[in-house]
Amino acid sequence: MSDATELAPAAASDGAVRKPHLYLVDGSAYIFRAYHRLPPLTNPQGTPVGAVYGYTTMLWKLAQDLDDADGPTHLAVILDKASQSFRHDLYADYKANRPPPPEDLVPQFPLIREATRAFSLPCIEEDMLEADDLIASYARAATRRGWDVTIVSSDKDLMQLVGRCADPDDGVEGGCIDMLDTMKNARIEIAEVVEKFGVPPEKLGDVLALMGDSVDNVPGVRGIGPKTAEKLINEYGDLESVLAAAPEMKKSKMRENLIEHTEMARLSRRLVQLKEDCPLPMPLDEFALDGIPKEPLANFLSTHGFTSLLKRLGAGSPSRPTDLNPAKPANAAAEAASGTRQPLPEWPAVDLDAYECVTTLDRLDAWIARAFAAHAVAIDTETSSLDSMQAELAGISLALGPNDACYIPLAHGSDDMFAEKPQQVPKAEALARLKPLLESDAVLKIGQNVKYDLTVLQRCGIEVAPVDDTMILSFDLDAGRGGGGIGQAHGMDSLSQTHLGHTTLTFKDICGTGKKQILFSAVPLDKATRYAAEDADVTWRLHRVLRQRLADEGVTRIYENVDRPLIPVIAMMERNGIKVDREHLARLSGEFAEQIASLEAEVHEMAGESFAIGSPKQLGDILFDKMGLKGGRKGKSGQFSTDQTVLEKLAGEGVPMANKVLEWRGLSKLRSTYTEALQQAINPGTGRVHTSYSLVGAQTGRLSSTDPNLQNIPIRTETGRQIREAFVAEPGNVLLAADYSQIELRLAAHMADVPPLKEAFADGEDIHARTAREMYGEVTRDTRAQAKTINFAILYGISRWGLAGRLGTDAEEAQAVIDRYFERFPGIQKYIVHTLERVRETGYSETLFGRKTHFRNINSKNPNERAGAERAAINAPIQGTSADIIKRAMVRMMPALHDAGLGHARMLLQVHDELVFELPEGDVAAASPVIERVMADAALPSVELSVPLGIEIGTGHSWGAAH
DNA sequence: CTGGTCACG
DNA sequence: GACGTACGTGACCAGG
Repeated sequence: MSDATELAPAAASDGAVRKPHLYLVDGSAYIFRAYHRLPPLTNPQGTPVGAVYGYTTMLWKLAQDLDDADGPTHLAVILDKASQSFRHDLYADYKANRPPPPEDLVPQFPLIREATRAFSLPCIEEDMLEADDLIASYARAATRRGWDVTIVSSDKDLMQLVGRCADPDDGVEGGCIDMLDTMKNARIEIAEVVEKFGVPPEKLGDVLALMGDSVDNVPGVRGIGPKTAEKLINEYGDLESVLAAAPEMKKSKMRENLIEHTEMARLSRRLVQLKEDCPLPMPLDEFALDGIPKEPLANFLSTHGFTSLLKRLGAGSPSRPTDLNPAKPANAAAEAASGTRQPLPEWPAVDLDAYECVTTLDRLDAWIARAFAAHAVAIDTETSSLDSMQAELAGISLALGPNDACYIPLAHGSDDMFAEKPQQVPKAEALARLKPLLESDAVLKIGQNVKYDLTVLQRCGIEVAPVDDTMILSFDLDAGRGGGGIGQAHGMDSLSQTHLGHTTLTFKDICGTGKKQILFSAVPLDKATRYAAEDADVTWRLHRVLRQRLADEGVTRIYENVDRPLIPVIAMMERNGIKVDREHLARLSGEFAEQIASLEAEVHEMAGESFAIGSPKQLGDILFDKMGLKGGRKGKSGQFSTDQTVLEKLAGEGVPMANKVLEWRGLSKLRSTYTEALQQAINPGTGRVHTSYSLVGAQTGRLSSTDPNLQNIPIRTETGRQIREAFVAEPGNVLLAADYSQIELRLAAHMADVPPLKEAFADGEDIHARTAREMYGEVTRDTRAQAKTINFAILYGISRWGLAGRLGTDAEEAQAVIDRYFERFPGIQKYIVHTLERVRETGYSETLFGRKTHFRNINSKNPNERAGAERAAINAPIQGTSADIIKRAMVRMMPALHDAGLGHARMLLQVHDELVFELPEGDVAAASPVIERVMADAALPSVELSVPLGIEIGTGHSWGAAH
């Protein structure tokens, strides 16, 4: 058994022999369901494997249950083999109107057997017998022996068997039969059958005979459906009694039908009767489970590109959850599609005339039906604003393939009451029809920055899921590689250019810019269609290109486990927003304005003239030319620098004006950026401030926040802190702020393996004091401050000049400090050297969770560029790992709070190492430990850190008070 | 549209 | 040997 996993044999861990429990898997029925519920996937050879993937994860799940008390001791898969069975002899039209299986399902049938063999499980199929009959016969045989049986299926015919025990005549205590629906993870027992059909399992056959079954073409009695059948059987006892009583019933259509179709009912009864005495092709005992050998399974998983299952297999027992989101159907797309290595198909060039403008409900329905069939659709919403919390929907575009795209205008022409409104599908009706598509688990929705569309559509009552995002795919693959490295690197226009060689229409081309800019809803439909449908088309193509690279480049882990599940979480936080006290801000603004005015007057008087203090140019001229002060430094623009350090130096030399200017600057900054701008940012609809987070804003994987930026609200000075008081909770609620304490230093201690630092964190010591003790032998105010500076210097990629500047010494002395640090903590130096080697070699750095950041200048000939890239490369794994950890915490947070019965808590903000919540005052005590646990354990189970993650929690009516 | 400055982690 | 004198962001203002 050296080759086998520890999957349990038929003995419980305490050594007692368990009562045998046979699982019979209805394989054929399963793949049909899997096919319709999962997105279309292909393996590396280009064979469709979506249903096979679903089937494989189902077997995997069953294997995980081996140790459970009611898990399998014996297991077999039963398949339909023959197209003919004895039922066709009874009724020639049996299953006659069943359509042929979909084209891309056919090649998957043989793979089901392959998958079953890969798990080393027996697979049973017989000519002239349907899977149902084999299952019934095996179930019967097993219960006779006193075994319990679970039928893995949700087929209603099989529900006739539920609960049935062996004949007491056999002299054995019979076993029981239940069913398991693995997709819904639901057990079906007698109560569930009664709930569904209104009769116990032994009468189900009679009900099924009356109602018939359109799928199998069992005729039943015309006009009788499940409800009538249930009523009749419950009233008369069984089918024959119903038929016998028919002539006595009061005159009705039903009575006539019963009389006319009596024979059809009897025939149907025989068709739905399960054959329980089939010869058993393989004896029951051979179904015994004896561990699942790894090797054939691994071969199978790798052949078909099921990489995450493969990894879990490699990690040991498949019965242990290894990470977030284990095997969700939505992630199957990632799984198999990413394993695809086939060359991209030759696509036709983008053809703007190929797109359809959808203006009728019939055409809309046709597109929706095709999207369901395709299991994946690129979507794009057109609106009136970049602010997704205020945007009004103008239309939606869909794409199903290259040049196979449409635009559905919904509100064009509505802004101009004099213009003639073009014909459009009524908005409410169109949204009602799109809703099932956009919310269907079985259809992947692809977007470029799909978080935006999520919010716009959520405000229309549609919860879009599951989603994939080409912008985030691009970021996870190529962070740091992008052209100029500016924000647009992962924008659609540049992605289209790089990956498709296609120049897209820009929004400016369509709507103009500046004062002449018009709303998208004012654009004529033909023009709007070309632009909007092109976006969806390009998004669809980009998805193909980027998805394909994911597994090859080892980026699946960070995308699937961290960034992708974060999309709906961030969308929710943005929608939540945070309440801001406008009066508080207005009052501060007024106070600041007065002080600014008086400072301005003083400065002008000192200068002897009136000038713009906010102009560095004018200020520089006044200070250094007119007043002739020394210490002026000129930058490359030839201008005097007037930044804080310069002014502080002047102030120290006794220039009173410098202090006044500094004060003026501080207050102006606070007033313009915060007290004034924040009032403007309050959403009139919600009365709250809704920032917008970018998941691709920072090369390291951090989030960034804009419109407004809520990640740089003042806290360091007392005046600034007053602004935080304006962020408040609703009445009866409080804000709760939870911070990771020193997370980057902790990560550095772990990643560079520095025992004394790890020890200090484990013991809850003051980390800077410990550093001082290690370096200087004693802890004084001075040495601690120096240690703190150098600790941060390490995180930022150290240079002797930089450190010298901070310590106020020269470079030589700074170098000595660095040397001392490396001597005491050799792990740090090794980490830096090793990290740089790797980055020079590969071009990118990696976080503990596999996030890559590329450094184009790491081998640059320009020493400044190179040194800059090196510092960034040392910092990125640490800053990035910290970002990964808090993102993982965010993904898990709401489910954890919900499970703890804290559904009223809302997550509002993220500030890199801090999460801000709003919750009822009474929930604080219960929520705090949940939040702390989720944050502290966020690295697990992917990464086991050798330092604890410390969390600090504060609460208060305002954000300021919560710190 | 760019550079300088300064708010945050 | 000297340097743009630390990493990552975003907003505002002045000036061209």
